[in-house]
Amino acid sequence: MGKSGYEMKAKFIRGFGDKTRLQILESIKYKEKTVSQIVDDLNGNQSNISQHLACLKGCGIIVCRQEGKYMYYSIRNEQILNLLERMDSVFEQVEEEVAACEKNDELDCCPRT
Amino acid sequence: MGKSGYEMKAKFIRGFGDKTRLQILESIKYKEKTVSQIVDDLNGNQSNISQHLACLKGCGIIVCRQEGKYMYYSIRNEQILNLLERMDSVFEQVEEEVAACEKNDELDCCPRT
DNA sequence: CCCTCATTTCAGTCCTCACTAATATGAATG
DNA sequence: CATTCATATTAGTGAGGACTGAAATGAGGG
Repeated sequence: MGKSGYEMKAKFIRGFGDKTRLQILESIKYKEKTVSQIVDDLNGNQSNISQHLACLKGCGIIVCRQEGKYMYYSIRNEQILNLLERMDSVFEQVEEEVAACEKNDELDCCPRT
Repeated sequence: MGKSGYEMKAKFIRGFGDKTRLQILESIKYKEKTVSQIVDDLNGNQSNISQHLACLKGCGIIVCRQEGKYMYYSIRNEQILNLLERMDSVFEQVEEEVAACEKNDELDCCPRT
């Protein structure tokens, strides 16, 4: 893979790597919403969320459609949705594993010294 | 999901969101390697790569095992590997889609004005 | 047309993070 | 135990990105 390929892929993945953007994605996961609806959902700053939406759109993660003065945002497609869900489940599993592992009296899974 | 939950998940995802770390993962994808081997593979800086390895480990994405003076790193488990591959394929598909879409004489998929 | 509402854009600040160079730890070996 | 090799850690720097408030754009309704 070309050097710039990794950079682009990293940028794409980083689209998911922010708590506000994850919340936005959660909010529009199963149905499109307007910016104001999302702002309400997250109880966030409108400008901030608009910028994150632009970021998600730039990464190809979401799409939008205008209807009158409203802009509706939604997850780009099934595959992105699946990826999101996969990220969720893998994260949860790893989280548990790591937690369980660290419980062993700081005898980490991996030699520390 | 708790507020901090999103933050942790975002951190986990960000583990994948860097070109050097993606290269490292590619390098150890199918077999464990020592730090020096990875450094050679990527033609990179030892300190830099060591730090990225620590990051990946901290995110629960990779694990390591010591053998004498060597430290072997590998992908944590099958699920992480699958997630990685899924990220790859979704990214490629989105990339194509976006490229094709932008070809339409700047008539973007989504109203711009 | 003017006004209001929805959304985007801009400018500025702060903080995180990737990178480098230098130093430290730690294991093996003579 | 002194040296060498593999790796980790630390400190410092610079760039990017998240956030805020204010201003700009754009669509509809009176």
